[in-house]
Amino acid sequence: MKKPVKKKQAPPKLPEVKKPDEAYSFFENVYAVARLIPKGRVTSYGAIAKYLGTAKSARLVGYAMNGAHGQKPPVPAHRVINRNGMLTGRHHFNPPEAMQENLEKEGIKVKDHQVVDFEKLFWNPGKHLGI
DNA sequence: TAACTGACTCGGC
DNA sequence: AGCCGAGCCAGTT
Repeated sequence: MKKPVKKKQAPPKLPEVKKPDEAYSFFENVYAVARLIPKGRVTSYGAIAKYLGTAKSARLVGYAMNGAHGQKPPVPAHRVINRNGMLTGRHHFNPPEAMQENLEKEGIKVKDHQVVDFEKLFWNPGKHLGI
């Protein structure tokens, strides 16, 4: 049994200080890449992590999305899902169904919390950005 | 202060 | 074929 009451803490505040691109916060990079995802496309945590050069930091991408809510400009966290095409993070949305509805609104079909034709809709940041 | 957690992914057994 | 452990960064307790 987990924590019955999860207190909603304030989202992590990103440093306003502009650092060199290479020294940018991991979160900032995640948000930046997420915002580049074209409408009607989706990508995975691992893809973003890999693009940032830290393929093993997929968890952090997901964690970063945790603080993506309320970010400006908005971060399309609903377009970021796991490598199986499953909406694992839907429970963090408000309401949880918002994630699926947002995807469907963009023309992405979701069935059983899973993106249909995920491989076809998959957007590879590295490839798209010509890395 | 140190330790734990988390919207993941991969490799090994 | 399924289960288990390790690694990543930042924020919280």
